[in-house]
Amino acid sequence: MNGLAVRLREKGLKVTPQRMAIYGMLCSTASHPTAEQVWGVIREQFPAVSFNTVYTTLGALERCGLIQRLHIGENAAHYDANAKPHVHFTCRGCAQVFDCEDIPEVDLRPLTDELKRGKGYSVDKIELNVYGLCGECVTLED
Amino acid sequence: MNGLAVRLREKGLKVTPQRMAIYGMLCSTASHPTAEQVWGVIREQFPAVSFNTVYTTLGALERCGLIQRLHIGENAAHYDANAKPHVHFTCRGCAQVFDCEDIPEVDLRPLTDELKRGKGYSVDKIELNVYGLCGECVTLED
DNA sequence: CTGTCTGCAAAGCGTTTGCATAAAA
DNA sequence: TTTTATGCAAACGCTTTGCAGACAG
Repeated sequence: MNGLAVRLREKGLKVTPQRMAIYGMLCSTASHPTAEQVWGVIREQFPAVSFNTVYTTLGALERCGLIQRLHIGENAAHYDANAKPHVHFTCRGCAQVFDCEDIPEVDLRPLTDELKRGKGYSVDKIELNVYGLCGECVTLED
Repeated sequence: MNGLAVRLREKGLKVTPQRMAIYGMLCSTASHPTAEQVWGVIREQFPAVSFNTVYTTLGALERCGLIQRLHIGENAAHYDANAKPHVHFTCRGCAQVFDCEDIPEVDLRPLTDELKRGKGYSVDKIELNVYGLCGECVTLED
C-alpha cells in the first residue's frame, strides 16, 4: 500500500487518482510550484482534470497540514510538500523558490521567546523569505 | 517648508495635496494600514479622492523607496512608512500588523553571508513575518 | 507649456463559491 | 447508501491599466 494514500486517508481525505497524482508530484519535486504549474504537470497524466480541482485539492492538502502554502511575493501562492517552517529564497530572475535548509540556520528562539514570555503573544507560524538573484541569474545580469 | 514635501520632490514626485495627505498619514501612524484603510482616513479630508488615486499613490511611494509594501498573509497588502526591513507580527484575532523592533533582534547575517559568499546569490530583501495572537486577543480566546 | 497626477471605468488575475454529476468508502 | 470529490461556470476581491481633464513645475 502506498504511503501517500495512507497519509491522505489518515487525514480523512478520500483517495482519488487526481489527489494521489497531485500530492505525489509535490512530494517528488524540490521546487515549490504554483497551482498553475502543478496543473500543467498533472494534465499530462489526466488531460481532463480541471484547474479548479487542482486548486481545491491543494487547499484541502494544506488545510489538513500535509502541505504548506507559501505567500511569497505578490503573485500566486506556491506549494511546498515540506510542511515544517523553513527559510525560502525567491529569485527575481527565474522566479523560482528554493529551500534554504543546508545553510547555517538562523536561531529564531530569542524572537519567539520574547514574543511569548515577554509580550504574552501566541505564535502560530514564522515566515522567513529572502528575495534576490540565484547563482545562475547573478551571472546573467552582472 | 514641509520635510515630507522635500522628500517627495527629491524622488522626482510632484507634490499634490492628496500625496501629502497620504504620505503624512502613513508617517504619523504606528500601524500598517491597507490601501482601503488609508483611503478611509484620507477621504475625511478629501471627500472626492478616489480609491484608485490612493492606491496608485501608494504604489508610487513604494516604487521610489519612501514606503514599504508588506505582502502579509493572503489578503490585501499593508503599507509601512518605515522602509527598512524589520520583523512584523500579524495577529489573526484583530488582523493588525505590529512592528517588532523593541525585542532582541534576530541576527540574519549568517544567513545572508552564506547566501552571498557561500552560494553566490545576491540578496535584495528579507521578510520575517510572525503570525499568531497579540496580547489582547490571547486573553479573549484563552 | 510640458509632464505628471487625478478620478473614473473597465479589465486582469488569483482565489473562492455553487451546483450537478461522478466516484470513494 | 452516504459522503466527499470532480468539473464547469460564475462571482469575488485586490490590483493594474487606459484615458480625458486637471494641476504642479
